[in-house]
Amino acid sequence: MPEYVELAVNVPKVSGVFHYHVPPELEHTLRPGHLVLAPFGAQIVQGVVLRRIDRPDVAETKPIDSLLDDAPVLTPQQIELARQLSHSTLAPLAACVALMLPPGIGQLADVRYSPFDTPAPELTPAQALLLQTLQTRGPLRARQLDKALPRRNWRASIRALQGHGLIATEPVIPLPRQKAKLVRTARLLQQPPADTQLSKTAAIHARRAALLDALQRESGYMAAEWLYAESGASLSDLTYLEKHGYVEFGQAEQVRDPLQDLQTAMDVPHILTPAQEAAWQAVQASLHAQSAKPILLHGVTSSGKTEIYLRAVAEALQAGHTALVLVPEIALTPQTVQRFFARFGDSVGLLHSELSEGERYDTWRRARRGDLRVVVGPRSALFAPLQNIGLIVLDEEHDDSYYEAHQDVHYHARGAALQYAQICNALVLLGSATPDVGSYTQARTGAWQLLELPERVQAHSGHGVASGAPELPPVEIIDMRRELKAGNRSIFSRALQGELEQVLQRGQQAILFLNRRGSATYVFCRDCGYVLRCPNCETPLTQHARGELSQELVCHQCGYQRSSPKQCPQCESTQIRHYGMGTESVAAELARSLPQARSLRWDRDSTRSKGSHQRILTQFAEGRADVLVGTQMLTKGLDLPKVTLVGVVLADVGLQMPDYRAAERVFQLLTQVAGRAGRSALGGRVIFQTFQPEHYAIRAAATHDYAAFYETESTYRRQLRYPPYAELVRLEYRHLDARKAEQEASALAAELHAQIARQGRGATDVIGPAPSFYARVNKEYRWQLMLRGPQPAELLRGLRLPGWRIEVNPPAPL
DNA sequence: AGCACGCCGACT
DNA sequence: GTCGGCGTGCTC
Repeated sequence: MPEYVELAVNVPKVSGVFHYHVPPELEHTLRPGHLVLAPFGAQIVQGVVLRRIDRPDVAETKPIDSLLDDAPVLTPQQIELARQLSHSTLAPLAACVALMLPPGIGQLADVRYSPFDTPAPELTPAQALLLQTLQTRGPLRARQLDKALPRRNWRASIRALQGHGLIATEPVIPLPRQKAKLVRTARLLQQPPADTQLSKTAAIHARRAALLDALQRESGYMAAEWLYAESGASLSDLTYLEKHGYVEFGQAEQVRDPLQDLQTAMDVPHILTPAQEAAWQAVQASLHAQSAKPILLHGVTSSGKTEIYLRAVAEALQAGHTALVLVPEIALTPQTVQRFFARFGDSVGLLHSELSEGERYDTWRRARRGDLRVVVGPRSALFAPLQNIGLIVLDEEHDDSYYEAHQDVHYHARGAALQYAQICNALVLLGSATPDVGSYTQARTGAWQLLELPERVQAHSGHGVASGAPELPPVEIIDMRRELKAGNRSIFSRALQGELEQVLQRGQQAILFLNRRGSATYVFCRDCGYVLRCPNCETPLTQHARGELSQELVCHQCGYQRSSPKQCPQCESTQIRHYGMGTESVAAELARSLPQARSLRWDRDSTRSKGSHQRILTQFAEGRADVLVGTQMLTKGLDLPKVTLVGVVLADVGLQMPDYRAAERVFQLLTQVAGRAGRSALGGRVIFQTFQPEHYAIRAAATHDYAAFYETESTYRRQLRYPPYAELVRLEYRHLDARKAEQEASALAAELHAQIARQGRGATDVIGPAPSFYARVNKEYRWQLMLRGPQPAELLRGLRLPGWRIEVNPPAPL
């Protein structure tokens, strides 16, 4: 009775799972998670064993060819996560499995065949040729045999030779390609007798004595680099001490670490404020509980959330677990990452976008071997092969970069982390100053545990003027309609201009923030702030270039289109126009109105090259510029003590986005960017310039009042049946032919309407079809549909929709 | 991804 | 009349 397994083949476009039988030689070895080679059509491909099955779906099965690595590439928990992700995102299981494989494994894993030195019995010509090839050239890998014996079915011959016991088979996964770098170390053997002169020169004697002091403080081998830094000595001093028998040299493997360039001060546990202490107690209790609800740590900017994460990780490690720490984007949060590295040193693995494939693979291997106990990284770090995970931290849990929408699996790392934690029986710790409305609702209803840190901690006593916790900075809202009426046509209000001047006078620093998301499509009246909306669904209309669609203004929810009005429907002003501005124009305007200010731009354009984030930040932190002009990136966890002014050039940009989370996103952005001001005892203030000073998102951000925002927002959401009070599925079709795309969308809409009627899902509605927000990209026209209701994804389960991209609960349904 | 099968244009 | 275009579909 043969055994069978279910296999996910590792070929990007193949999304199904396939059944194979297990050859006798692998019967006792093959386990779920194993990486294997298997015949697939005319080729041999890689696959991952998902599980054993009793009966295959098909009458004829092929055998698994060979094992590629003795150690499984996926843990059982990862396989289960892949299953759940596949279910919740409607993505193919094989695509979810592929997410968890290290990049490049397809190029790396192979099998090596070695000939035995035994006399061969009668062989077919093909078998003889193969054996001879191996005997003359020595052991060869499958990839080498493919080259040596092209267009020959040598694999069949291998099987026969194996049967005769003429060759040995062994899986090879090459070791990390770059060799580990060895560094010099030294340890103290014995202190020289008191009063020993270590040199005739006093200065040199002092250096050598300092070296011995440093060695005395640390037992065991210390990196020479560290000793030099500590004592001011050099290799010649160390060599002198070694010659005299006081120290002994050693070598240690230096792990290539992307963080090694960052300066790291050893991070010691801080003293907690009472609020932090209370939160920490609760986290600690949950960590030790049999099973615990996810925790939402809602703490204002600079309230010391990272310290709670650090302690939680330390506690998890102490209990023998490992921990995953997810952060939005490493390049933008170097300070947070640095603290993890400082606290946990070598047991931290870091994943980020600037790593090469080899470095990524190294980290993956180290995690799998158990050498890493903490992995820090962006959303994909969730798939690092850690064993025995006890804690998953999501910093800035509201951040949209946790959503992956580009490849074939559209997943949200928050949702995936919650699923994974359940599988691993781990605790999830989500933190934010501006929690996602859905997350906060979970916490409010008691499904999650809510912990609050309502006050800032003193983070910069070193710069201190006075002590005491800094307050959240006061925010002034400037009505730009009035500026215009008063004859000020500059993009800077008089108030902002005045504050900038004062900051310069005091030798402090300012940040100017410009929201770019949707700014080009923002159509509004400069006199009264009126925004054009769709008559059917209240969604703000979006401006498109002439000729792209039949009319200029489009509703991206329902497809309504109209031309651009000449006059404002509200006040009849002719000052109705769209808004578009980049950081260059802000910097230019700044140069004109404040020529003495040295400004630095921080946006996608100025950060193209590797390491440029760090470079710009360092320049600014060192005070080589007075004003940092930038976009979204400024809202991340930056901690710049000398910044005492934050100016938001136009706070209402983004509110008009045709997306139910527009207000939430603007509130988050404004709150976060305001939080960059006044982080030291120098204090600080914030200015929001806006044409909509009465908007609840802007008002709530100006008063740092999350609760007020949440109340208003959740009421709207409930009324309009948007998440978290319903779920959404977005479906998009792309085609070079505009008519084809629209027709396809209409056809599916009709079919879904019919399906809803048939299944009696009255609570589910179909919104659209409408052109996608990005109506034409790469010459392709995009049309979309939205399903809204309780579990609308169930309507699509099992449906084959070739050519459609499907997103379940996308955070930005554009 | 490969590789088959499959139905419409210019050639030995 | 065939050779071949790459559109659609399948690989356990």
